[in-house]
Amino acid sequence: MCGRFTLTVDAEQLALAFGLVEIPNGWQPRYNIAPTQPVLGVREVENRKGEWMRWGLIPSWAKDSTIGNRLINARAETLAVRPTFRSAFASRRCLVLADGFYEWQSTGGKSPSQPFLFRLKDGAPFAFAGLWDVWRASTGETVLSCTLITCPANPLVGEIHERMPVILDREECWEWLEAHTLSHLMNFLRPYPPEKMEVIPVSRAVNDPTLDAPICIQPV
DNA sequence: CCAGACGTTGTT
DNA sequence: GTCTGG
DNA sequence: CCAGACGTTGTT
DNA sequence: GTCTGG
Repeated sequence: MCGRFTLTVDAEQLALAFGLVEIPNGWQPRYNIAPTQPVLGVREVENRKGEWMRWGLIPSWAKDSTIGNRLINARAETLAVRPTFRSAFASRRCLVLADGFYEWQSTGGKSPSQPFLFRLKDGAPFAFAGLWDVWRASTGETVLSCTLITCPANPLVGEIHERMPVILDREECWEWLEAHTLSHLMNFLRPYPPEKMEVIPVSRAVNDPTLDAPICIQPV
């Protein structure tokens, strides 16, 4: 799955890499992005505008927002049939920008889990395939939120964990937003080529979801 | 029909 | 053990 | 994902 | 909103 990730590049690099015309206010490099926090998403090919989204999908029908704390991932295999994701898959897809993600290797329950950082070998930023929705609170406040799609792990990630997030590289990511047929969309939902990725065991500092600092990506 | 759920992960 | 919050 | 909380009452 | 279970 994917329960933590990074976006460490600076705003100019990011805008250049994806051809973004706008990066929202408050952007800063992130070393430990955790569920419920704001992530940088893009919803439309036409304007290529980065937007803040809360990580953890809150469907429009939700009575309260706490369901979003659990819907941080959506399984690629069942997206098209689950009532919670079906309409978002058809019409509310997004990119979530990143340049790395963490997976934990279970240590059998005793000591804290060992985290591993996965990145592209060239260090380039990439996009996760995501879904978004807008939820309206009884107060009238609206929340734009998103979830990350997961698929079976490739052999590299599989050493650590059974599943991984769907990664779209910069060349293909816009097609994810534009595609219309189900079969075309499903083509994107496969494990990323392991030969383009690297894995680095990192400090357990990243285990603390409130710690967001370069030590999180420090090799050990 | 209405009422109630709607999700993933890991672990056992 | 299980749920919530980040 | 991991870390940390997990409860009620009355009183200030 | 949409699906499932009774």
